Amino acid sequence: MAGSRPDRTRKRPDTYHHGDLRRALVHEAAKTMQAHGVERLTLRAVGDRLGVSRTALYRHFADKATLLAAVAREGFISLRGELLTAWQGAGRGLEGLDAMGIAYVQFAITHPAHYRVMFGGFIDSGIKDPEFEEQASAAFQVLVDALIALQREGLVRRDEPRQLAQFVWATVHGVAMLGIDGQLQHQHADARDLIQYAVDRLRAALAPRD
Amino acid sequence: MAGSRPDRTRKRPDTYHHGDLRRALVHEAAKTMQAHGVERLTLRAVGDRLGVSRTALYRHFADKATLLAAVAREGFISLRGELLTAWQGAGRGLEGLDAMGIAYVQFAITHPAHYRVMFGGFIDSGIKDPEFEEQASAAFQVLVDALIALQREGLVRRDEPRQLAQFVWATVHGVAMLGIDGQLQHQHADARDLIQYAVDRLRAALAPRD
DNA sequence: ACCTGAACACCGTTCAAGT
DNA sequence: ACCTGAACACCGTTCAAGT
Repeated sequence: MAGSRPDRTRKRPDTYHHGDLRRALVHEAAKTMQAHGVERLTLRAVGDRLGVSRTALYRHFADKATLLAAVAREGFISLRGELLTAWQGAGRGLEGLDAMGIAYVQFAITHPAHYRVMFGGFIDSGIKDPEFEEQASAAFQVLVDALIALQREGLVRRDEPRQLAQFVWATVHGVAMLGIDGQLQHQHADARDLIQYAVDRLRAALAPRD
Repeated sequence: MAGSRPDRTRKRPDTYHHGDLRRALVHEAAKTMQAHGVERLTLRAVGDRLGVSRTALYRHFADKATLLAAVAREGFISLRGELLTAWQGAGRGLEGLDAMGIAYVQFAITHPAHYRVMFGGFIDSGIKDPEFEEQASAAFQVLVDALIALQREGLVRRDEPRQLAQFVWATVHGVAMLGIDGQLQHQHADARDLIQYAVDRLRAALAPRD
């Protein structure tokens, strides 16, 4: 074995912890969750996978719940990005709102485990870290801003924007959750079909008072 | 303390298992869940509480997931009852639909742990028993029937009833979930306020084509 | 400061054995 | 048929000890 380089590509990377072990932990946890579900995620396996002690993560996270909160936080950052892309990619307007709804559900059914950690009550509400809360409301704010813009153009009724946004959010969140739960299968209709119909109904629900 | 009757109120009821241990297990599991959350539910504690061996329940349930499925099934039966009561109590019609939405969210925020077991993906979709599925769709059917009745009266647009019902369900389910998750608190608005607004918007969404 | 290794308390589940 | 008690494999977390 020629040690030509200070070899970084060994089987057991015992120098993974050069500062961003924290980031590596979050990434690895998200990956195994995505592959096998949240309930099958064990801290020991995460440590092993990273070639690190099983207890190493306690230098970076208070406990498992805190690690999950960090994973959820990453999820909200991704979700926010998808929403913004959809909104802008569709040229804003009512089509932009439709696109956001579809992108939202698409995100959820593409990353069901991740999505469940974000909303499944794993975080123990009330004690969830501020950085979690911050990213969650940043994602929500994208929707609020979009609705305000639509109100200015006279395309959406002028109710209190946050309440309006919560209503829309609840609808797409409901479609996403039911889809993840496999509760929409019986009629060869899935979440993708339902969100298509739902954005249509939402238009009627949000139409300005005549 | 006069033992006038064949005392059924002893500290350690060692004859709990006279045939309906299964029912007792489901009831006890639901109770501790309700009190301390799903994640704090242990089979050992349930057995102890019932004065029975920790492994006694394996005579009645394949594993913990199956017990939880039975608990969820009971939840759907209760939910169905609440929905029917609300619908009929409000004299059917659009007011009946509003009442159902409000009763739905009321059920969820009153029994958050129970509700989460019903929808939180604990049941491992695909392998969930038929009796679970049966009661879930029985509850859903109440909504479908109501919407069909409203369509007949010309009060609701004549879209495919199941799709219409799924849309309504997604909305109230979303409100319920966000409420349970504590995601609606920031603006001193809670799930009860939101569902009030939501049923209003739903009326617009469901209005017949003019 | 950061990580390790052994230990602790706890869990779901299995299984031979009792009645 | 139904239940028990001991045992197994596994988990999150703690803590003294190493560098």
